[in-house]
Amino acid sequence: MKLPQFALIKQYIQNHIDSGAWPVGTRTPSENDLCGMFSVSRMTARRALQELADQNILSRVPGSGTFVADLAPAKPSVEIYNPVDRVRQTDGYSSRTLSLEAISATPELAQLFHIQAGGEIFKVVIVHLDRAQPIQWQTTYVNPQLVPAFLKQNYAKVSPDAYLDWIVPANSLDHQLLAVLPTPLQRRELGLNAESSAVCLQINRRCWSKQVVSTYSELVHPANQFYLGPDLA
Amino acid sequence: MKLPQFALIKQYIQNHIDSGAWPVGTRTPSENDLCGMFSVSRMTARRALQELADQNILSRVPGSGTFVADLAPAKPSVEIYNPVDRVRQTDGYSSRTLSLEAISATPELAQLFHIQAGGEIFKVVIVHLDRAQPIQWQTTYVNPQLVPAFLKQNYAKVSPDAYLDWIVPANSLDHQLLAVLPTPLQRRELGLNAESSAVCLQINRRCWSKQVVSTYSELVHPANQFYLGPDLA
DNA sequence: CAGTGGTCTAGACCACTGG
DNA sequence: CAGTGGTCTAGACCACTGG
Repeated sequence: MKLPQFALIKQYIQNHIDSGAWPVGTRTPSENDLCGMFSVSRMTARRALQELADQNILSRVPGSGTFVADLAPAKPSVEIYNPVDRVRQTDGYSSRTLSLEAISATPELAQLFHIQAGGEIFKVVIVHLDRAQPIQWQTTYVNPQLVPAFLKQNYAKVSPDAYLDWIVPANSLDHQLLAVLPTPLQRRELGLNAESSAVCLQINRRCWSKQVVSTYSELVHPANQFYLGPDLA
Repeated sequence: MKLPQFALIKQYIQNHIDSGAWPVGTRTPSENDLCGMFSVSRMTARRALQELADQNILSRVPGSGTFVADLAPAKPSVEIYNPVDRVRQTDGYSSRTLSLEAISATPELAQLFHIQAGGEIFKVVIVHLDRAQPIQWQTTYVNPQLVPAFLKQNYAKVSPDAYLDWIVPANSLDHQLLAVLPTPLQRRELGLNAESSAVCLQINRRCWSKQVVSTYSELVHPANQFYLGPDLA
């Protein structure tokens, strides 16, 4: 595995940064310096510096030089995985649709979907189960302008989620997380009795298609079965 | 604002993709095609294609061609902001350190910090307040190998968090989120009476310095004051 | 002013694809 | 086989920096 020359130069620079020899703010050899050091044309030396700059490892200042950049502060973010997605393809998975209907938009939902307050929107409530054990309560509101035929589908073979993902694939997602106490109905449907796991973790999720909100969902999970992020054990 | 030629070519390609003229999988003009179309050298045409490929908008196959790539599925992730960071610099901020001590490592913590079970580790418990209102309960365990002098600092002027950030800046973070019921002590310190907001959102956070866990924190927030991600209102 | 990075040219050789 | 993208060269002109 012979590395191309620009990769060798990148390695050379990266090594000096990692070892601490070039602390933050240090000026690196210039493009011309590297040309000499590695007997390479300027375009090749440049590529090494530029790619490291693209990764925010170096910072380039025209007329001045190339410098070791501040290490980006670690981004405090977690991937949110939907626990339903993990079991959806397994044998143990099942779901129960509690309701599927048109409702009158609350002012909040009307604003979210950019429709008139009181206008008709679609709502579906589903409980997802893994081996007969409820794992998620899902309430989803659907933008009728983007998915006008939502209520008319036959969901025997294709789930509402799959249909929505087909009609309005999300190109961006918003999440909000909160801890909640489940409603009595949610308690019953999620199989939560009084003494155990009275507390739930709720994700509010907006799906965007182009610049418009296509669906808004509230996903409620028994807290004892759910966490986000990597397994810390 | 005169755009350089490679940027014009990028625009040309991007426009064809955005307009739908080149759906996913379409083969774009080759580097040589673009040379002719824009009267430009191959290195310039190449740069346009390469930068779009770096953004995962195009996908390049040596020997075959350049193709419009699948749009990346939206990443389900949220940024986690620490609500304490928002108020820390304000006048209303205050904090109370409930304890600061060395403890004997539980097996879990020993494993996390790669030390012997029963070995000494450091622990600090802090309640953060905004205008006298408790907003977060923080329990932090500190790796004694990385921060041996943790207990010997004078925290009158510099907070433990600031000290840790100085000694072991995190280059990566892990988060786990869960909904919990606060302990009686937490309830009292967070000012939660029986009827209101009995449920809390807890973030477990591992901070890594190099390849080692420097601190492990459990951050407990009254759920009615806390959410993650953008304001969905 | 010499030096820097940003853009660009007109060539070259290579391994690989796919008809 | 012609065509593709990957790497590379040895030049060039430019705007800008900073002593």
